Amino acid sequence: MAKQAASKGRTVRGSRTGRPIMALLDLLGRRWSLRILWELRAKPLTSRGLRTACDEASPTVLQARLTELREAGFVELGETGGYGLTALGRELCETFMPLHRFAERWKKS
Amino acid sequence: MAKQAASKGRTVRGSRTGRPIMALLDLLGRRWSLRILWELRAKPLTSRGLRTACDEASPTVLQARLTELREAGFVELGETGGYGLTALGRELCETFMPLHRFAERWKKS
DNA sequence: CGTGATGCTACAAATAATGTAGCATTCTGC
DNA sequence: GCAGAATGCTACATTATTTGTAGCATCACG
Repeated sequence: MAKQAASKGRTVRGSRTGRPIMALLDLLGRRWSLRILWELRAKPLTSRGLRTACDEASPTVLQARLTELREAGFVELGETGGYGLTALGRELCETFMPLHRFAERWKKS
Repeated sequence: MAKQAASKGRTVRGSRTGRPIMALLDLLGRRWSLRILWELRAKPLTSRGLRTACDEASPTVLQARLTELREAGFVELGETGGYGLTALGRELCETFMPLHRFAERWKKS
């Protein structure tokens, strides 16, 4: 695809439009992205803990997503071991926290 | 993968946990799902209009996502032609509408 | 009828994800 | 210090998903 992000990783689809919402939607629309943020919402998790929380998703994707999310500034690898949300990440997480309530209502149909 | 949804399409990863939020996160975490909902937020679009709006995404995925989103009850194909959000879909869309504002803040970093 | 738009499908090629195994590097407790 | 366990992370073959392009059948309009 030969696309390079401004910094380094791979580009986020839609980012070329210059509309940040597109970049964000694409980043979050990748497999496990939302799930990872969700699982980290309460407390940091080690890479292995996260893997367990994510239904044993393969470490390959998890690592890839983690890298992307770190580059985006939503996740960080703390000194004390384990991945955690940054302030920005926590903000993002709260943004779609209402999804939980929605999901509950949704299943009843 | 040999997974079948209760009704027909393919299962949503995480749905086996019985936690609806997982099913929702997986569904929305598929490529173009979030984008489709986003593009339909204002008004219904024809399949081709949607394709244009989605940066010429391939009709194959678009069609697949559209089917999934329809089965989930978020999107419907109106009589008058064109795909639109259902009441539920509109609700969902508003749920992550704050993402827009967040994205704007996000890019400034 | 012809033109154009619609929803949708086929299918090969390209990409991404899965599942296992395993590496190098810290942390432990002894 | 050092065996043992846990950490972050990578390799790689298999499988699944996405892309890109072409094209079908149907319907509305003129």
